[in-house]
Amino acid sequence: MKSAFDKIAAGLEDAIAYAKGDDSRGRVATVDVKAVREATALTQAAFARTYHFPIGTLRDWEQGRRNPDAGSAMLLKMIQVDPKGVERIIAKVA
Amino acid sequence: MKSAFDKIAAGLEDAIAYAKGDDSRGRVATVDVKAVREATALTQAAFARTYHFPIGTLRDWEQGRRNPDAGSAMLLKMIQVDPKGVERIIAKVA
DNA sequence: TGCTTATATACGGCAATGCCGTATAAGAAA
DNA sequence: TTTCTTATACGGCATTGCCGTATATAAGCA
Repeated sequence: MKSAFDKIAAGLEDAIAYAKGDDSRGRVATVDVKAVREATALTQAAFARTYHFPIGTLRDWEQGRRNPDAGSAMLLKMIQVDPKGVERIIAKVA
Repeated sequence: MKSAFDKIAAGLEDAIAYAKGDDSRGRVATVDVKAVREATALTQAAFARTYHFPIGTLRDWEQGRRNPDAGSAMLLKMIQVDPKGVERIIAKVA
């Protein structure tokens, strides 16, 4: 398991990676998907199941290979600020 | 303005159009975006602003030219079952 | 009846993503 | 060291995201 220090270090590295991201053109700010998920303390598989994201797509996002589109980005941000609230609404959907 | 009858007829046509949709292969069931929006009684522009969808993308979805990906589809379904609840969470995000 | 405004439909088009599958790494526990 | 579990890395093709703009459709008004 990682030490608290290692986790913080990893978090900083993620942040720096994002800061270095392109963004030089028309695209809007993206979302730190990994950070959102880790805040929920769920594994990728569990997070994917909980919020109905395809796991392969979630992987791409976390690894920075792809960026979520506006709709998915919005949902991710919603999970970030109110994970339980989102879960409650999803329960009504499913 | 459309009569109530015309609206229902249009709705049925939409539903039939969706029923005829491909779906013959691996893709999952899609969302009737137009129906979701009309249930909120918002114009495309207003709906896009409210839920932060790019208007061009919303158009594509309603016209059946494109299908929302899993994340956007989930958010749309959430709006369908609890538009105000979604708005409340988005308020915390923005 | 004709003009104007608001709203929605239709597409062209390219960069970029969605999503699947699988091979490889890394940490934890046995 | 072997085994599980979780996550990283990519190949790859069909499909979408998102922008822009031209056209159609009511409505409302002069």
